[in-house]
Amino acid sequence: MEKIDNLDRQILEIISQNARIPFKDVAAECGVSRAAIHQRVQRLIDLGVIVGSGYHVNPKSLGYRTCTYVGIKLEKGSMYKAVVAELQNIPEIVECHFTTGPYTMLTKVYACDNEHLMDLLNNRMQEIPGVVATETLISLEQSIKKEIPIRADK
Amino acid sequence: MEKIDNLDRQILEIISQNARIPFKDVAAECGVSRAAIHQRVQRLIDLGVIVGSGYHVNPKSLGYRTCTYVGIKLEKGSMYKAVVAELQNIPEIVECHFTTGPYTMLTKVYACDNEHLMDLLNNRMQEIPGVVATETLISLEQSIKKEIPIRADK
DNA sequence: TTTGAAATCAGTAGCAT
DNA sequence: ATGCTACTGATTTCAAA
Repeated sequence: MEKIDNLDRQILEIISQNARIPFKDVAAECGVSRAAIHQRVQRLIDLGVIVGSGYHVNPKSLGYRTCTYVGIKLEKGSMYKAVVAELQNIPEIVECHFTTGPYTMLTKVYACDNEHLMDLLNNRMQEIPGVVATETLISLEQSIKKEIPIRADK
Repeated sequence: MEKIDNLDRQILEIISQNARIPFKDVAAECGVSRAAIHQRVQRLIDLGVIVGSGYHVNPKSLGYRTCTYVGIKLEKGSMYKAVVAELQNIPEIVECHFTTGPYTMLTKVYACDNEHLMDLLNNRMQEIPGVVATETLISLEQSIKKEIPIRADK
């Protein structure tokens, strides 16, 4: 997109895996000065390539023992925006996509247990006007969880 | 799980959204000293509540214009581990879950364009022994992308 | 893009609650 | 057991080249 070179990619590769690494270490690994890293990172933020940072929290530690994907079918696709507005109010929904395929939309939902999940499905999601059906895909085991790959060439 | 109190939650709430915020600011917001934050964060790391950190990169900036979920049906559920091992080698696959519902497993895949996606599906994923069918749910728009909610009580 | 100085911040230890 | 103060060294920021 906007002239991202190999140094940028190398920096992204490192800091996307560890947000707290001192920039001088990044600099050493990349073979440039510390200031170069600062300037590049700032530029990547300004360009919108970097959209934030955060510590990763283990869901189980917070009592979220159930991770599920919920496919939602809508009466009409055009109701999508209104439904999303409602879904925004449910904190347990961490992702929502408008999708091709068997569902109108696909959401990712964390719940504490089956009872909590049941409550979210029956009393929250299925109550939203326009939602005609939901299908629940419970994740019994998450086997892969990576960051997006930083491509070597562009 | 292991005695996470409200101060812990307040800290997690802040640093899960911003890994680079100075701990002195976290301390100010929580109304405790910096050292307390250090101790708490270190403890949360030791307990496995915090599992890492990272900068968030905008997929589009790296040329990934297509985000998809791919449901995979296996000949036998018991082949799951072997299939996961193969999927590990495909960098574009960033998530993989063993699921209840219509598929044996659900994966999240980033691709540059439809041609790239086609290649991943036909030449990589469907070639894996045990995979009998795939169904592709292309995300036309991602409307919600949050961190996991930090529960107020627990 | 680099360097170096000034300002800010992190991490530690010992004390107090 | 947890938080606080104070200290030391590391890191970030910002100048000029």
